[in-house]
Parts: sequence; structure tokens; C-alpha cells
Amino acid sequence: MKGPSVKSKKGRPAGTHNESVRCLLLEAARKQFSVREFKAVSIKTIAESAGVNGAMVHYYFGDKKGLYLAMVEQIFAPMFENLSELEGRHYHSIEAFVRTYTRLLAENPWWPNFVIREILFGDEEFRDVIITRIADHLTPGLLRLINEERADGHFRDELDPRYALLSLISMTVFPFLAKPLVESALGVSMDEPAVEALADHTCKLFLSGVRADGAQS
Amino acid sequence: MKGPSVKSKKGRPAGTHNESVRCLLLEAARKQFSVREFKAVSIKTIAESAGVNGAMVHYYFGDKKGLYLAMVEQIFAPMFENLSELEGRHYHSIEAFVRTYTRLLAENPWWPNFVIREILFGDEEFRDVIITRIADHLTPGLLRLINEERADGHFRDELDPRYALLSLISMTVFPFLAKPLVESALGVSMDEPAVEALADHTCKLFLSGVRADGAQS
DNA sequence: TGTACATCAGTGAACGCGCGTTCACTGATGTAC
DNA sequence: TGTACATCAGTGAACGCGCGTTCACTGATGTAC
Repeated sequence: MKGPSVKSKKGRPAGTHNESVRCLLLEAARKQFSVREFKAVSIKTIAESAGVNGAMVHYYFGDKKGLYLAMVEQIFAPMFENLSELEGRHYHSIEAFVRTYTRLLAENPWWPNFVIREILFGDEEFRDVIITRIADHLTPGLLRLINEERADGHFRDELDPRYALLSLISMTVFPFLAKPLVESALGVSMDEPAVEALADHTCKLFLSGVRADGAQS
Repeated sequence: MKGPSVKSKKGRPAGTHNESVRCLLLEAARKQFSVREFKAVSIKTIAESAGVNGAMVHYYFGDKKGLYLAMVEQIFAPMFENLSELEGRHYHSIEAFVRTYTRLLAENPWWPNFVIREILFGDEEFRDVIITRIADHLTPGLLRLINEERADGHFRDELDPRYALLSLISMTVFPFLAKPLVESALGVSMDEPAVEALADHTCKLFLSGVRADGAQS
């Protein structure tokens, strides 16, 4: 595999406008892989969609899987970055989690699509990596938070924190995952205001649902 | 396409043990398609898994897609049947919905897998059929129920019934959809007792979450 | 009953298409001296 | 400055593999008379 990363002193230097081909391919790949399976998307289709020669896939990414992984990495990076931030600073509030996550999902609507695809149909190794990565980023902080609220008497005593967390994540993620179903069946368009209203609703439902009888809202 | 369905008077009658090959293929197909994409599963793999000749796929199902559709139909049929029953009789209770649906999902763990696959990556026509079918079976009865409870003052007045229904479905379905993630990240094994406990939890969380302040539990 | 025949489920080799991949090549653009 | 050369991004034809599909065929099992 030879690529543009090979540097040397002589000759024409790399990087006039060559990165555009790379970007075009990544963008086209995201579009195609968003609505079709890996093997159902041909390099030819991606190349045509990007308006470049199909051999460029191998020139820039080695092979088809290289392009796919580069694209997935590009999609996941900002999500994990933001989630790390969230973990570091704002995890003190259930509401902050729901709103931040909702915003992230609204901005990256194809993200849950690729996650669920990898989890359900991906290679075993890659799947485990993703699962571990998501679990590590989401679970500890939120579980601790729920446990604290329960210990302080704000949440019901018999509440199972694991189930509570599962409910919270379910309500936050599923609407984006089943977006076509939601839009068609419920008539909810999942645009900016609807998504925000849904986040409000989710917070209220969850906090009322787990609150101890005697606790203040 | 010639198949065993062609009947005649003369010759060896159909149906000694020939249906077993059909069943073996359907079962093997379900196994393979559960964990891999359509194009990532070869007829050869299915046939080997079933222990029959690969040409049998075309003999019994016409082509690969015929086998896939027959398998999906076989998976969906009991679900829609049970959902219809549910609609006719037991839709008077949120709890009945959650418990019935949870039981169905526990008994048919691959069902949400195929639904989401078709919705996200399927052909446009097939996707719309599935979405419409699910929407028609789930939405009207439950929406009516939620509206009634709200009108009777049991549920909060400012509650949006569509969002409430979405939350309910999210909490019921998502845990099965993200089963590997749930089991790995939360340490919940999603077996019989855990699934039942989760259904209890979901009912309690939802009903507490939507209840009007003055209403009885 | 015996026999010729029809139809069955199932076989296995061969075909041909689409795909990912490879590779010799081109013209443009830079550097070295 | 001019010129020979090195390296670049990109091209397009060809290759070969795997796949879905086809088809002539077989032996078994029934029916007709």
C-alpha cells in the first residue's frame, strides 16, 4: 500500500488540493453506508457519488474497509470527544446528560445508525471495541450519579440503578435510532424544536418516575 | 421457478420428509442473517449450516431473496398475530402492553434486530411496508389509551401523548435491541427473571412519570 | 402381480456477472544544478 | 535562467475471485393398466 503519506525532499510536494479527493470520498462513503449495508455499497457507487476515480479509494485508504473505518472513525471521534468532556464536567445532572446527548444526536443523526450496525452485524472484534468504548464513557458517571441521588433520598429506594440508567438511555437514544418509524407513525418530525421538547419531556418523565414519594421536585 | 407446490395425480407424491430441508434452510438462514448482513451471508454458508445442497435454496425459495423474505415472514407472523390479539382485547392497560410486548421480545429476541435492519438498511418499499404495519398495530390503541387516561385526570395535563408513547416504546424495545451493549455495559443478563424485573421497573417508572400530581397510583 | 412410466427430491458441475483490487501509465508540477 | 529529472495525483484497462444462478442428470418412489 503506497499512499500520499510518503514524504521526500525532491519532486512535487504533496498537498495542493489533493485532500479534497479524500474528503469527497469520506463524505460519499458516509452517505452510501448510511442507507445500505457494507457489501451492498460498491466502490464504483461511492466513487461516482464523489465524482472521482474508483481507484482513489485504494490510493488514499488502501482498500474498501480502510475507507469504511476511516469514515466511522471520523464520525465517532467528535462524539467520543464530546462525551469525554461531558464526563469530566457536567455529569452532575441527569438533565445535562439528556440535553447534551440529545443535542449531539441531533447534530450527528447517522451516529446511532452506525453504532447499532456495528453492534448487530459487525465483526466480533470491532463490536467489542465499540461496546467497551461506549460502556466506559456512559456507564460509570451516570451510575454513580443515580446511586448518589438514591442515597440522598431523592430517588426511590427500591430503584435498581442499572434499570434506571437503561431507561434513561433508551428514552434518549431510541427516538433517533427509529427516526423513520417515529416520524411516520407518530407524526413527530424530529427537527430542532421537536427534539428539544422531547428532551424536556424525557427529563420530566424520568425524574418524576424515579423520585421518592417524599422528595421535592 | 419450479417448486414442490406443483401438484399432479401421477408419480411420487410430495411430502415424505421433504419439508425438513425447507425448515433446515429457514432455520440456518435465520441464524446467519441474525449476525451478518444480507450480502455478507452466502448461500453456500447457509446450505452448509443446514447440511443440505446449496441448490435447494433455489429449488424451494426461487432465489436467495426468496429465502430471506420467507424467513422474515416466518419471524414476523407470530409477532403481528400476537399484537393483533393484544389490540383486540388487552389494550386497556399500559402494564398489559409492556408485559405482553416484553414477553414477545424475550421469546423472539431476533425480531427487533430484523425490524431495525429493514428500517435502516432495507429496500425503500419493504421498509415502508414494515413501518406502516408496525405503526398501525402499535400507535392507535396506545395513543387512545394515553389520551383517555389524560382526559380522566390520571396523567399530567401538559403531557404530550405522542412523546409519552415514544418513551414507553423506547423503554420496552431498546433494551432488546441493544442487548449485547446492555449485557456487557450494565451486567444485566437479559434472561427470564431479569426481563420480568425490567418490565416491572418500566411500568413503575412510566406510570409514576406521567401521573398527575393529585392522582392515585 | 408385474412392468413400463411419470414425477419426485436432490446433486454437482459449469456459467457468467459484478466486484475489489492491481498495475503500467500519463501529464502536471515541482527541484537540482 | 534553462533544462533534465524526480515525484506527484490521478487514470483506465485488465485480472481473478466469489458469488448467485442454471441445468442436465440421478436414483428413489410412486401410479396406471
